[in-house]
Amino acid sequence: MVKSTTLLKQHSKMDTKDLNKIQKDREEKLKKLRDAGFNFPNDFEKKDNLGDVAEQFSNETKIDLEEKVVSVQSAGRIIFKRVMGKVSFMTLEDASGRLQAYFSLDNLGDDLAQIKEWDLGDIVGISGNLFRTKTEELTIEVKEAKLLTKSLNPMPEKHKGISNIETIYRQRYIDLMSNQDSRELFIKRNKIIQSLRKNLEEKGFLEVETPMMHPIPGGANARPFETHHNALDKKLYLRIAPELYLKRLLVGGFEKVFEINRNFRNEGISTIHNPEFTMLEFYEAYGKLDKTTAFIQKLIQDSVLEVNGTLKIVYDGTPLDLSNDFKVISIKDLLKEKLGLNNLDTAEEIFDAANKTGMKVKKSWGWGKVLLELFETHIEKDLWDPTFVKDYPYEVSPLSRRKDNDPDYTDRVELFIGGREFANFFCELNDPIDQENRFDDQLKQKDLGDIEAMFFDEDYINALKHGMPPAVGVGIGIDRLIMLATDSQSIRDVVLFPTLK
RNA sequence: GGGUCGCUAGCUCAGCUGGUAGAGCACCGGGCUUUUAACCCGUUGGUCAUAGGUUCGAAUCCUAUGCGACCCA
Repeated sequence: MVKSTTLLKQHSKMDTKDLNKIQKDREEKLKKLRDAGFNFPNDFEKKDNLGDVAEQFSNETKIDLEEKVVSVQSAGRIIFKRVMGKVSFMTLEDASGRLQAYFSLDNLGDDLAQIKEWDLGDIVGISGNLFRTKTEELTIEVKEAKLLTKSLNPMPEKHKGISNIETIYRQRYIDLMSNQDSRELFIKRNKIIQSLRKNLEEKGFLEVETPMMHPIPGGANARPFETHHNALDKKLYLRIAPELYLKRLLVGGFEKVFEINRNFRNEGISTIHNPEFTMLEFYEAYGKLDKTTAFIQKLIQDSVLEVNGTLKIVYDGTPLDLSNDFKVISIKDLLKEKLGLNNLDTAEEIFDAANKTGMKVKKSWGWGKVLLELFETHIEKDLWDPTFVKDYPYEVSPLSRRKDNDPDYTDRVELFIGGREFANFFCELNDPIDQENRFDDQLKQKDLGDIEAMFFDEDYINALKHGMPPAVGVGIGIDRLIMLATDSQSIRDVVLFPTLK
């Protein structure tokens, strides 16, 4: 367990009384090294990557290497040591992989004594020629070696690495240096984001960055974090969504924009909620819902393919097939089917359904909110196979355009996979008068105690009054997509430094 | 907010119904010129998360607190 008090002491001051024996020994060692001139040198030139060398010469035989004389100059962290009397082997690791190094009295003379004092965790620079050992392992026969960084803290267990979940999250550097799986996961995370970006750019979307600090938080129903600008003496909010700014860009004349960035929501922490999380939002003027649906399917499929090589994956022990076209069904049809109802059209019928299921209905809820609650209670967690759920009530979709043939509902769709929401998208409301009314409704909800209700954003209305083209807008939660693609059960596993208590 | 489980050496973990706190790795000393979970010999390392309580005696039982994990609302 991490003792936070101990950590604080270590961080604030090197009080040797608080260090364990290993740490004391290493500090002692460092003192002696300093006396001998060691100063954390930064003049070593790393020419080769360990893993790249291992890869490049993986097929070269012992004889090949003897004939060629391949010289290598590289650096990395010592992760295994096998020290003998007049010869030593160490396994070094860098970002690209691992390579064994061989140190001998014959090659290094008096220096060998110092080299044998190196510790697991030290970062060292080496140069020499490649060869294969008796057991055929590719190895550098070191001719020159130099300690670059002295490690003062002990490494975790050599092979099991670190498994204390709290240390993994709080001190991710320990997790990363000792658990290869963890490093690979974050490389996969990057690959997924690259895949999304590539798909968007190929379609002509422009990547933009909009404010993270908002005078008026908007674009979602969520509680914001508050902060304060000293010089302006002004309250600011960390954004809960970039939506209203991205749509201002559509007003400005950009027709296809996207942003991949953090949102901040002041809510509880769980396996699927981190207070700051990464969201992709993109907006396409003149976009059509059905085409967007197909594009989202491609974005998800390409992401999963990128790191798994297949669309038939397993999530949390259960098979999940993403290779077919995702199902599309309306929220009302899902509920009628699940609750065994023939009609779910009037407000009365919806309230009746809620009463029958024993749902606690709050006074302030309209039929739309009740319908959504019914969906979240009875349907959402069972939507294992990818499913686009369409036609959300306008009451719970204050930024969506109403359906032409049914103005109580909107052209809004959410994608569910594995019982979780993955995407939320809709035809954007570009009628400034209707938007004003929706904001007014949100203010009424706020007055009734809905702490997640939206603020009225006058400048956004002003922007809409200049004319926003018809458009489709999409939000995709990146962390959850990465969880899906990497079979991670907690969002904390896919965020480098998750928020902890 | 409620419930369940966990917290033992730097790391990974044993420690059963209460009876002197253990192993492997790491560390320290010694040996070893092709090892590779290197090996062999010998050491060192603990406020058993914290604070109370029960008891002749508590890592173990009880209570509270802290931190974490999971489930539920």
